[in-house]
Parts: sequence; structure tokens; C-alpha cells
Amino acid sequence: MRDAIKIFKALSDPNRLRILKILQVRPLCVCEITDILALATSTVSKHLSLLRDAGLINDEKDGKWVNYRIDNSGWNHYSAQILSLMATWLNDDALIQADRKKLDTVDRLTICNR
Amino acid sequence: MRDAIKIFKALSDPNRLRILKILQVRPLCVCEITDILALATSTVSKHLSLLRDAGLINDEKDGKWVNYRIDNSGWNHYSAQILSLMATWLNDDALIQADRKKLDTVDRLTICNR
DNA sequence: TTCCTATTTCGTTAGTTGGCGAAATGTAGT
DNA sequence: ACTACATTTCGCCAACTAACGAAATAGGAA
Repeated sequence: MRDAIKIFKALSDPNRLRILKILQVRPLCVCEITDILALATSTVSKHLSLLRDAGLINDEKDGKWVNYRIDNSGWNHYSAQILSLMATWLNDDALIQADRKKLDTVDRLTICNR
Repeated sequence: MRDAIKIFKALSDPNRLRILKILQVRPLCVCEITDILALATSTVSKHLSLLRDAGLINDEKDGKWVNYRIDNSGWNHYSAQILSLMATWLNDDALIQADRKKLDTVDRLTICNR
């Protein structure tokens, strides 16, 4: 039951939903996500941690960046099924669409180190 | 997005998951659920309210009882899909199984008014 | 080795949530 | 109309959570 609760809690916050929806498009580093969501880096880092601990995303070091992406391993028994649902959900949501539009221009080489 | 958040929040609590899992078996009144979960009536009522507001269950007056049951109307855009998932989830969970076993003996005619 | 950058962790604050008991409400039965 | 019963709402409390800034950590580049 704890694995299911973890997933539901992870998805109970609007900003964490936004993170998941933009990561569906492509992998991103913390400061790119920070830029898109306009939150503090520390807040984003914590949100990412909760999503990762729930089995919904994973991370990978890439030079000086840590890239986060959707985790399709399914190590959390329930995550694959939820991720399948989430792929179809909220794609018409105005805020999600606005976030995704920012993906066109977000670029770690220009926004990090600010 | 608020409808999705409502559902995820509703399912983020172990006791609310338990309520949903026993209601999958059959409709129940508040005092039957109260007996199975061993919580205060007021607590159960509040949990039921959250599940109902999320579109996962509905209620119906039945004499002096209010019966709650799974809501298959799908008025919350996302609830049908989550309910389909939940039908297969957690059925092996020991606590859920124990709760469901109590369904064999719970009887509003003997437990209410105590 | 040192410096710089990206990220994570920590500490604090304000707001939210799950539990309870008490009070209020709804209504069936007499 | 009154009583009894089932439920809901309210008020309180303790625990939890999302936000931030500061400090600590990780590690790449020079």
C-alpha cells in the first residue's frame, strides 16, 4: 500500500504534475525546470526527489548537470500504469501547455549560472 | 488540473484507500465503515466526503442510513480511469484483505446505535 | 589544487490535513 | 410534538507539507 500512497502523494501537488508533464516531452536538468516553473531551485529539487522516490522519474548525471527523465523501469509496481494514464491526462490544460511552450526556448547554456 | 489533484489527494491517505477497497465489494453505511476501520464516525464522514467530492464514490439516503457506493458516473473526468486501476490494485494487501473479511460479519442492524 | 557551478540538504515559516470529541442537523418512528 | 438514531459539521490539536533562503555537497574546469 505504501508504494501506491507514494505515487498518489507525489501527484497531489500541482507543481509536481507540471514537472511530470514537461518531462514527458524531454529530459531536463534542475535549472531548466526551475526556470520554467519559476520556483526556487531547492523547491524544485525536493519535488524531483519525491517524484523519483515514487518511481515516476529517475536522474542521471550529465557533466555538471543532473538530467531528470520519466522512469519507465516500473520498479514501483504501480508506476507504469499511472504513467500510462498521465500520458493522456492534462494535455489540454492551459498551464501545462504554457509550460510546454517554454520548452521551445529553455536552454541550460544560457539560463544556468544566473 | 484541479479535478486530477482532487483524486490524487483523495487517494493519498491509507484509510481512504481502505474505504474505497471495501466499497468495491458492496455499498456500506457510515457506521458499518466506522466499525470496520475502527475510526471515529466523524473521521469516516470526513473521509467519505473527500472521496465523494473527488468523484470516486456517491451517497444515497436509505431509511435512517446513508449508503455510500463506488461512483461510476464519471462526472469527474478522470475518476473512471482511476477506478479501473484501483479495481486491480491492492487486492493482495493484508490490511485490505482483513478489512474485506470483516465485511462477512458487519451488520448495521447490530452495530449501529452503540 | 583551487575555483566555479549545479544540485542537494537543512532550517524555518505558514498553510494543510487526519484524528478526536462535541455540537448541530436530518429524519424516521411513535 | 417528541424521541431516538445516523450522520454531518465544527473546533481543536498534532503532524505533515510546500515555499524560501542559507549552507553543504558534488564534481567539472582551469
